[in-house]
Amino acid sequence: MDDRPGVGRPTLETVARRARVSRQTVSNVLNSPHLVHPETRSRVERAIEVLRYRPHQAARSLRTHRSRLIGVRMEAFGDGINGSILDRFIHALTEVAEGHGYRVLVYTAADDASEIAAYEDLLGTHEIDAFILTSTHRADPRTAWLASRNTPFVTFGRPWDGTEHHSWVDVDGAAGTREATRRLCALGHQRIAFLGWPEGSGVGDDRRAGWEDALRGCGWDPAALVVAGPDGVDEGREGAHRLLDGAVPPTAFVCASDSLALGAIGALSDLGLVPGPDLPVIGFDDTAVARAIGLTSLAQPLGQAAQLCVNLMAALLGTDPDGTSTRPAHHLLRPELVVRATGLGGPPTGHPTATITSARTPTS
Amino acid sequence: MDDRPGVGRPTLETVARRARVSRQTVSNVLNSPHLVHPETRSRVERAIEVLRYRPHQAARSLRTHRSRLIGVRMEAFGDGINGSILDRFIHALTEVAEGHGYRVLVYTAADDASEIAAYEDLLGTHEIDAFILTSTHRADPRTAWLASRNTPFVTFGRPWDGTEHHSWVDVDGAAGTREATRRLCALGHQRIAFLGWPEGSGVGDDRRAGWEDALRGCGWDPAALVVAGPDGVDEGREGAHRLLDGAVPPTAFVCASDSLALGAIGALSDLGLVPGPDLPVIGFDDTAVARAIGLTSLAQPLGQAAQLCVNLMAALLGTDPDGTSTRPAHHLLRPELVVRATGLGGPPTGHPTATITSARTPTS
DNA sequence: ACACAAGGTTGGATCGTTCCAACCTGGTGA
DNA sequence: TCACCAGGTTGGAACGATCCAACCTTGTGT
Repeated sequence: MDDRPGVGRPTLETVARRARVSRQTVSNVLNSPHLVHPETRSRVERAIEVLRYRPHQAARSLRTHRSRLIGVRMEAFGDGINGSILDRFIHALTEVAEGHGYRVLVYTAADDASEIAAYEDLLGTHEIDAFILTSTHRADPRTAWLASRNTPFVTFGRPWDGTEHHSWVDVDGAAGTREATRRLCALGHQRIAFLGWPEGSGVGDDRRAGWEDALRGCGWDPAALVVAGPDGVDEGREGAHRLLDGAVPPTAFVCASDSLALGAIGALSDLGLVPGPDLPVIGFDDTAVARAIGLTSLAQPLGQAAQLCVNLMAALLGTDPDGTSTRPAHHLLRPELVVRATGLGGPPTGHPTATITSARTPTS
Repeated sequence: MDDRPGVGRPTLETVARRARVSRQTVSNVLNSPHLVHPETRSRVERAIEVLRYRPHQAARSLRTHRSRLIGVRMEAFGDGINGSILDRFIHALTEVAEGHGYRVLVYTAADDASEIAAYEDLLGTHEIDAFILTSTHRADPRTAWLASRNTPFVTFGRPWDGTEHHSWVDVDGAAGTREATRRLCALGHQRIAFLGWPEGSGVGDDRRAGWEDALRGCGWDPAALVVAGPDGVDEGREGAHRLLDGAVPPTAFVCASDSLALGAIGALSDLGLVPGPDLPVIGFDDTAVARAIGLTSLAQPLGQAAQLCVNLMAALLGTDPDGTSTRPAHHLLRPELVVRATGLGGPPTGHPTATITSARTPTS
């Protein structure tokens, strides 16, 4: 007699009484609708509606060991320029995951070891269903750990060690720099430099490879046109200076990041030069900074990447009714070249932003 | 006989058997250690250690209706310049929350109504313990909804309607613009313009008020020195042009955002002018773009804000053992002025970044 | 007329924890 | 000697869902 509406939260039992069926039937309506007679089903559905019933996830988890939660690490942003793209990825991921009935739980970790400790904790206490890993790198211990525990996961970033075997989504950095470099070649550039990172980082090597490949393809020699250093504006500036002071000063710059590209622009400015169609500078990641200063850059399709990550994850979790292959799968996406004031001489951008163009037209 | 170590996950029962006590005693060790005899306690703790036991949160939630989860909305970033600061806030929040034993669950919502729908879902299914709200604004329906459900929450952003009564943390925008404006006055500037947003937005009005206040304090008339429009680089550029073309062209710009400031820099460039000690431009939020182009800006103390938000939340949830006041409390933090190339002529920044300085030294 | 199968539906047991009332054990005061 | 108390510990019940085996129909074939 105390199941008056509004008293306490509705449970399966409440709904069942109202629809004059048993608990289990209500549960079936939610989880295996095909088992329930259509007429019964609609009666139950109406009761659910009226009572604004929502299944209690904790009770579900307790029984099924599924939480409908996926874990993603929030990374510390270095200079704030490049870090932001992971935030954009997480945003997209959250949105896509919600469409699949999953919620995103974020956590922080200082390094791989503490990230693994976080896995252990999250799996133990919250029974996270799956993890989406970002920033994969060589000798990454995380994937092996997760695999050894049979925890489903998808990486945004390919496995750089080659031996691994799991689902992943990545952006084809080489394809991006290759396209940019080819287009520069087509415009007549020969001394196209590459500002990159020290050898050994998967992402950096990949982006450099595309440039080198294209350059050779055009018949030019990449030697003496590459400089490598840690990521950062100052590092980019310094690297660009080394190239510009060298024997074969470049006429174009392809960079592994927007930070480095920004540094290159600074170096050119130091020499009284301004990037543009005749002296292109191309960055990578299409960050807010690139948009702000009119830097041509290669944009990662983050929304699409998030979508695919969730799809692969759903496949691993067997959410998709038709038992689609549980075998690991992967996708390699092409970045998109966003042409702005600093290069590849597309049509005038209409709103050449701020400072870049300013130095060219000092008066009026 | 089937409690061999390593078989299945350890539960309270497993630990209890190993420590030769009852389930409940183990539970007490975890939740009310003072009830347990020290000797017993250490025996139990050792068993927990050895078995790597972790309490199962779903089972806990089921019984206690607490999830140790807090909800935060991930907002869509407009032009990617200003949006990123909320991501930084969420990052800090996640880190601080972890220190208090809470995890952060993120979600997306297109508007207030769908955010409220998200609350309803998250409370119903995951029993989120509390929400941290960002971007409070006038006539914000979210706080009333949460209050009516007795759901604990803290807002990052003060209640702009005055009538509300809850815990919040905010940054004193007026104090920031006031300080910047005063310093400009002290340097001899009289025509200090303000580039802001349309009246009615709490944050925008606040930031404008600080400028106006300081300007009057210095004996100058703010009339004809203010321009308002939507946020954005183009809008800032246009607004600055209107001011520069007017009867009293400003000699300094204080802006409500880095986007607007960037626009102002663009407008100056259009006229062959370059911001700097003699023609300062000051932004707000100290975004990555500001750092990248050397824009002086007012930085919000996001880490501190996150810390205080979590503290207030913990107080509401009664986590702190000493039952500190459950009454709503609030904190108003001062932003910090970060001086760079575009203004307030501090000592040379050492690394004047890229383009801004470039136009001043076209050769060598 | 009866065994049998398939579609729908049901109630009991269970997941791992905390709440609760009861229990045991010494020590204290009448 | 016994009632009483407080500190420490215990086992049963409950939280809200799903798993599982059994149940009741109804229709079909023999």
